[in-house]
Amino acid sequence: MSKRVDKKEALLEATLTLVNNHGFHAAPMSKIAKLAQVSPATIYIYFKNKQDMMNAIYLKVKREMADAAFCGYSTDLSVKKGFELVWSNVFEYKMSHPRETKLLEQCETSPIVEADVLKEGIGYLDPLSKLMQRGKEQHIIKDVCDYELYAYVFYPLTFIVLNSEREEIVGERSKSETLFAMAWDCIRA
Amino acid sequence: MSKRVDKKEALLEATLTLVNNHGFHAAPMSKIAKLAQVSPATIYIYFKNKQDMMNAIYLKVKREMADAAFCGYSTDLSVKKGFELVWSNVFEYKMSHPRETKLLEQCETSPIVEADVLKEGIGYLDPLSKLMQRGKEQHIIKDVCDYELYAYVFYPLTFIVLNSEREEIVGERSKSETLFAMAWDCIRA
Amino acid sequence: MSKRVDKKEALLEATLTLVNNHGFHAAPMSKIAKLAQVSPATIYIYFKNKQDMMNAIYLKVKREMADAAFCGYSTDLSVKKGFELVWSNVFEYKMSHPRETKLLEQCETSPIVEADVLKEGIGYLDPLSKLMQRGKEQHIIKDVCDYELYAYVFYPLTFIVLNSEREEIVGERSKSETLFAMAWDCIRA
Amino acid sequence: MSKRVDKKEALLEATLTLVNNHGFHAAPMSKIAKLAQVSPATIYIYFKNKQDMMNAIYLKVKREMADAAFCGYSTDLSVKKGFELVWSNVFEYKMSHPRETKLLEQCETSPIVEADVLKEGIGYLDPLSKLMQRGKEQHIIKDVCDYELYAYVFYPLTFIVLNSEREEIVGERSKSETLFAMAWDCIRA
DNA sequence: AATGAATGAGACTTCATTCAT
DNA sequence: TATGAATGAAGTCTCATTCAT
Repeated sequence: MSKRVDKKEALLEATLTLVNNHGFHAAPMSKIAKLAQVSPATIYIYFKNKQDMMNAIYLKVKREMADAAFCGYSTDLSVKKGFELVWSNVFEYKMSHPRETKLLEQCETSPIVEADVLKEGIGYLDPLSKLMQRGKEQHIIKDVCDYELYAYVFYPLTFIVLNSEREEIVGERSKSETLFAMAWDCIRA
Repeated sequence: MSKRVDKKEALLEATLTLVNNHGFHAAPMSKIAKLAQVSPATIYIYFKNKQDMMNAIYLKVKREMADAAFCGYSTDLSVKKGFELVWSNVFEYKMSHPRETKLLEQCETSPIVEADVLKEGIGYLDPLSKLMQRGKEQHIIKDVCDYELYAYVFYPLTFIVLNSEREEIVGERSKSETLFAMAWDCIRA
Repeated sequence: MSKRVDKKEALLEATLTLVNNHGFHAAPMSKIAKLAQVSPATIYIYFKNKQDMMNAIYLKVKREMADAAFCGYSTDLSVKKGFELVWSNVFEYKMSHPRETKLLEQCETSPIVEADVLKEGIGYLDPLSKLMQRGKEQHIIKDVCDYELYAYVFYPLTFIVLNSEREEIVGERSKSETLFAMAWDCIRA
Repeated sequence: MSKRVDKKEALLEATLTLVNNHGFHAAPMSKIAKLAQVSPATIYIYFKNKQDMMNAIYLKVKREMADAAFCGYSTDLSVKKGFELVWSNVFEYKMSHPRETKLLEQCETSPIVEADVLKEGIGYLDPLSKLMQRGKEQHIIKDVCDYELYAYVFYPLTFIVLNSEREEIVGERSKSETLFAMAWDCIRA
């Protein structure tokens, strides 16, 4: 019983590592199995096939990220405070989980996971949608559609995290507060 | 010689289509060849191997995008006008070239092309670096490092283009001016 | 002990079903176990391996068929009456047991069970051999070797049963009496 | 061009041999390739997959058998002469082609080839259907449906050929004339 | 330059079987 | 006896690449 969890966990962990190191192509089942220290056949006890496994890992990571994002969040917070909290949470999460960040980005960029799974994952961010809605109704933030707001507030984080890992980058990374200020300047009404 | 161009072009075109439809990991040489109406063997006359071909395609598309970006640009323009021009050019290009946009994004997200090739591609945006530099010196834009500025000004475009293609999106896309205004609000000092 | 019989029975039943639906080569141990509602490991308590199980199943079915064939049979019967009885019994059995019929045919056609097991199974029809012998000695039936007689008298039944299951067959199946008359016409001296 | 025929032929030949020696299961693509002296990958140049290959080999053999069966046949022949000719042809063919005979039997017994392919193969025997029809109309043979006639006239041949190969058989095989006489006695009106 | 045919290596997946409980 | 979990070996098929023409 506990074993079940262990192996599944090990497999997801191994996949995360491999996909990050060399991309989704170049993460064959055999290597995943080896890294997780199980037989290739064992994978198929826990997952129907590779697609199913990728779906599972995407949802797991997305859920983890969403949970982190809304940690301490309440609808009682003002719109700005709400944004600030969620944004900071996401920033923290992404900075401390570059592998997860990269995986999510890859999954959302190329057709690794299935469309409805992607949709389900996006659903995890529902409180954020509601927050945006509230902000628009109260005329605190600009009245542009959700994914445009997301594009300017959260999507840049991905780029920043992904690039701050590279060595050749010139210039020092700004403080979290500065980066949020930019995001907020962008969307406030 | 003109033939040579034709086939290379056809191969690029085919790759672009396939990578977009089902991702890099579903774009085997055989399919690329078939779609380009050449023999698989012919590819190896023009490219050393698949890696080499992907490198070439990435650079070609990146160059095309960069050329579009700086169309009409001159260092005589004010910082804001400069940003506005380049931003609009990029916006136009990405909107009208979703396949190219997606390919670039995939290449920059997962290790499809080699690191130094990626660097070379980024070099094509050198005038933009210089523009940012000028903006920072003149205290017109915020003094944050280049890739953070890029993250907030240009990277959101990718997200917007990629998502505006999806059907299930709720809400109407904002006008180009609005979107640029957001970007500018974000980085101006 | 009664449990033991139950599981063996269930396994036999499951195998019969699977082999019939999609052929021997699509009846893996895992599916057999699932259909019989036992663990794959349990199979190996009752049988040494798959080969052993197939041997056992073949013999069991063959025995069942032979028992049915000689139900009511006695050496006191005249040759013709004897043939008629056995033939009718076989006809009844095969018509009412298409799965068993198909399994036997498959086992005897392709090397699913081992040669000596096959031989043992054929031995179950020994009373029939003796009947043929008697018929030949009394010059009631033709003096051709046993398996040729079998080929004309009983083997056609298999074909008829197997094909009468198909939908696209044109024409109505003849009555049992007609079919036996044909068989008898064929072998009588 | 001639190569193409050679390899395809070699593959069909190899499959025939392997399926006969150890059954359809136990004829993996790797062994087939090895016996045909080609790479496993080469198989997929000529056939879509294993199923497709089995379909092809079945139809090829069936066609060959049918061609042999109707060699010298004409609708001008009397019903009995017609039957005699076709029967003898089939007898000759099956006796001299035990591998082909066994393969056809296996294909028609277990779901190795697809239903419509099976149907197509049976269609090759169309002249025989017509001959049966003629025989029934002229009241020369019994008025039973086609597949029952086939079961008594031709199907026994398969059994005889398959068993005459076995060593342990007791008794000498009858002459062709005797065997046909049995078949004819069986179906004549 | 151009190709259709060919291929070894390796991808995903399933199999018969065994292990720990 | 009975099992769910686990597995090495082997299955089918695809891939990037090369060969002969």
